[in-house]
Amino acid sequence: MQRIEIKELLATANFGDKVNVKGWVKAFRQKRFIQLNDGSTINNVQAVIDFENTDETLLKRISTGAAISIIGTIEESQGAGQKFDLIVESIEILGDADPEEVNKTILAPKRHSLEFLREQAHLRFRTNLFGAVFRIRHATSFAIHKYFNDKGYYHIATPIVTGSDAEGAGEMFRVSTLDPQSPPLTEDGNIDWSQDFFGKETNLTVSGQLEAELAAMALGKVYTFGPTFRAENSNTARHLAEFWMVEPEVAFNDIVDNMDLAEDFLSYICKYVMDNCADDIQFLNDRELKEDSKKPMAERNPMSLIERLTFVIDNDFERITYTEAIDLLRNSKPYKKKKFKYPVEWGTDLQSEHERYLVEKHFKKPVIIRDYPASFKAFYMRLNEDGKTVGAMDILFPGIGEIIGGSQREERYDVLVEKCKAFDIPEEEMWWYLDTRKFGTAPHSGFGLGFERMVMFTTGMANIRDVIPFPRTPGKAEF
RNA sequence: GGAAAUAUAGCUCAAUGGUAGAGCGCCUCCCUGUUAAGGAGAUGGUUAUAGGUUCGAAUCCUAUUGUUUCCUCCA
Repeated sequence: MQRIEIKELLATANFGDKVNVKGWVKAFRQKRFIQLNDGSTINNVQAVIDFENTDETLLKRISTGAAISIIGTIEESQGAGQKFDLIVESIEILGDADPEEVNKTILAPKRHSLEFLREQAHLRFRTNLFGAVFRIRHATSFAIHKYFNDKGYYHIATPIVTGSDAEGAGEMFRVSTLDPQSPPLTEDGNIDWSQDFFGKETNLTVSGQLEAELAAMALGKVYTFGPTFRAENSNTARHLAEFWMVEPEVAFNDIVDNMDLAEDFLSYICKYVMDNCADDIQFLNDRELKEDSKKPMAERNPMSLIERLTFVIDNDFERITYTEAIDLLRNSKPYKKKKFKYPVEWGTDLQSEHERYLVEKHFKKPVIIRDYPASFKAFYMRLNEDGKTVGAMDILFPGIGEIIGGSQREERYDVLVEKCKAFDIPEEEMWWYLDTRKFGTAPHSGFGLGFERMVMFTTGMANIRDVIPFPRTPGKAEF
């Protein structure tokens, strides 16, 4: 008999249908009611078993966490929680779950802290919470591919092992097959990387941008969506050592086109998730409200998850320049009361306390800040006419901070060569990148979206370690 | 890399330097149209680890380890 998934069953079942359902036992009440879930939806199907005519040892094996297969008939439910029941005709235990053992895991039918769930990342998929999170993570990812595909972008695979260390986005993880105990040495006693697998020093990529630019200068509109790695020792709720990044790169786009694209893109993702994950979003929305009700007023979310997503769909982001941001901050209450720990001066980067003030206190909405001083931005960003700022833009979200960082790229060969010198980037290493500026160069722009930060927004989860199945952070690579 | 907090039963947490406790879960029994089911009972501890102070340490001190939060870095 063909198995039917619970999502389809709940949508299509008619009274009298005979079906086969397989899944994991969420709860077994009164020896009669089995709540069964198969991951296709957050919703369970309720199976009803005639316990008086069922073998006692079989009943014992229908325990929380067990995998079972049921053949039965759909009938109108006598209870209030569901429209129909699956009346069990036959039941097969596919995989037992010893209650004494289950009790030591997060499968135990009770509330668990996120920290405890994280310790059992291999099992947390089974919980309602993480089922919802990872279904939404999938939908978020799919929305990204769909958005770009529908608009004629090409997905480009950029290398994960990179031989260039000029990306400048952070500390890198070395990739090597040399014997760490006794690596080959050069005459002057340094490690001889020429004998390594690739014949040179290689690392895990921190960004696919430079390669994406090469593709954009021929295919026009491209995007990458791949893993990136940062060996930064940062222990925060919004950093991972291994994370996924989405990087569109578009020929002939200037910085304003770039901002328009980013805003339309983020709005589309939110709408897609709202339209396609209604049950999961509702569950996370209600869960957050419940959790918030235990917190003091000041720590609660000013808007619910659904309100936040709707807000991004319906409203434009605030757009200001770096210079305007500095003026705003210097006229702000916390600045005048000397509440900021870091100085606010034109020419220094904004600290998270400043960004939080602008996004969460002043504008109370997503903010795009553009035209940063060239001094603390990457070498490839296009120098503005003022000679002091570059065509960079960061998008800041409430509670998450920088979700997107992007720029118009420097397309002028001479200016870029000067920048390389100023940033101590050897030209001979960047010959392939500089070549695009020699042969038919053109204005172009792009940005990087931290995928997990986006999933934080679409799920409302507060810790980035809870939106990726197996988080990699300093000192942690379990599972 | 910096700072702080924290570590007690399977989980979440109490315990003012003086007998180690609750709720939930698991287990047993009762009930049987429940849906965070209900009722009764039972189980469960080298108080993270190693030292120290004290008549006496879960409690105070030191170190180590783990976890969390904030900062730095960014996405």
